[in-house]
Amino acid sequence: MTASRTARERVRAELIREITDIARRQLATEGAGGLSLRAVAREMGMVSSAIYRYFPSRDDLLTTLIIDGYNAVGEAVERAEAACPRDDFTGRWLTACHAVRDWAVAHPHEYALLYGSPVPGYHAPQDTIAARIRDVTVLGRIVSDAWNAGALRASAVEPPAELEAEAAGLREHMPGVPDVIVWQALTAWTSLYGWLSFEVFGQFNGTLEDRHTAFDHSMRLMAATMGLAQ
Amino acid sequence: MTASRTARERVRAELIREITDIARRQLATEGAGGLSLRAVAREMGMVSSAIYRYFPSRDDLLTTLIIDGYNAVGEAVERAEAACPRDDFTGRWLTACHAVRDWAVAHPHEYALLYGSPVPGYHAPQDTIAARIRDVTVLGRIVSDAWNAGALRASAVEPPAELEAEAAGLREHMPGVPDVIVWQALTAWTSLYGWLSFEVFGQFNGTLEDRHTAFDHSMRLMAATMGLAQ
DNA sequence: AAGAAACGAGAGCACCGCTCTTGACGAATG
DNA sequence: CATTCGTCAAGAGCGGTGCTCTCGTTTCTT
Repeated sequence: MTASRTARERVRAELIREITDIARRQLATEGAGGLSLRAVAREMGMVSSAIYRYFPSRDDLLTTLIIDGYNAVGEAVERAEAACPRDDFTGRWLTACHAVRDWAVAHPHEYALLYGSPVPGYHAPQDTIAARIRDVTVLGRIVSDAWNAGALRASAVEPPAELEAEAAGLREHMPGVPDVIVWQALTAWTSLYGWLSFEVFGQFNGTLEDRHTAFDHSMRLMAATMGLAQ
Repeated sequence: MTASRTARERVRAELIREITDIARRQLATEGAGGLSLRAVAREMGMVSSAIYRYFPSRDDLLTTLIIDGYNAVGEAVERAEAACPRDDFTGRWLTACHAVRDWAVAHPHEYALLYGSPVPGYHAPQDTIAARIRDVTVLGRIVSDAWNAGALRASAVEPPAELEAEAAGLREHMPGVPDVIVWQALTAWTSLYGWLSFEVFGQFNGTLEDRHTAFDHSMRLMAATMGLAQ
């Protein structure tokens, strides 16, 4: 219809962008708890109540930042993995893991917002879960491709029968893969984010120095757990 | 010296205990961010400033809760693991994992305080790291015992040479174990807490129902990764 | 041009952590 | 026994927060 929006709509979109930019910078320096609408307003030369014209509450601003964060990490892992030779499954897995880690280490507070303790009083709306699956989609396709190419070995540890119904939802991300592999992949997935949470949240402080190398080795071990030949 | 403290000291200790109890209950219901000194004081029928006679700041109260939390989870895993036959290493590993999970699921907010995003503005003092190692000590001893009994198999994935110096600090918890096993154990450790973080922080919501069974299977897979015969 | 919608500013509410002062109380000391 | 001294609860207050409401202005729509 109207390709050029009205002037008011343009300045409104611009202001929303500026608010989120400032909020993201505050989030990066202060953390989620230090994100204050009044501080954003102060930095914009506005009065605090004016912010509520654009974001009805602090939670809505947080939701926007969360969605942006999921998209950022998803895009990072998508781009990194796309540059790999398609038949080098271990390489694709390791590249994807390192892409997630690089992003997490570079944006610790945003990582905490996405994968850390839920912000008190905040409950994630449905919008966030749609953006959240970009990285797991990439990881799932690696598993799926590897299985279809015959590059995956099933572990000797068989999943119990009770889990048969449970695997269905997870298999959406890795079509055509048997249950055994689904659980191996899920375990690798949790291990990846377990490492990142430990590293980003400081649990390795004082005990582990060369985290890049150790992470690489750990993810190679998880590739083996997943069933990828070494 | 004086076995029976003065009356003043006794009532002071009692008040400190009451404050931490109320704070822990608030933590359990509201989360770390919802923990308020004023609310604790209100519940005690005190004025807020009086609390500062016993805890110089909100952070000091948090520190007490964190140390208590580490001790609680450490004691839970110690007790559960001690009841296992000493030569059933897979059983000891699984029991310890389930003990950590049971505690985490029962105390999600305390788990978040210990292993989730760091509380904004709070920096953990040295006191907390001493209490933190109780669970990893138990897990390390399982690995150590299993290795010394010849029950651990080294993975085909060799750690790179750069990690040689790094293994020293980690080996303190599992004496006599070669580097390959140290890294396998570290990977299993991160996988355990990665799962718990996903579960407690709600990342499994909607996709995984029978988490107990799935967790059990995942930790069996990690036992294999660690080198334990299935 | 007139009405409707959106907007910025300001005051205000209830809450927070934290500080400072004041007056009451109890215990050790002279 | 009387006094000094440390501990205590209470209150007022500071600067901060998210959020609401009102008011006068600006901008878009009809």
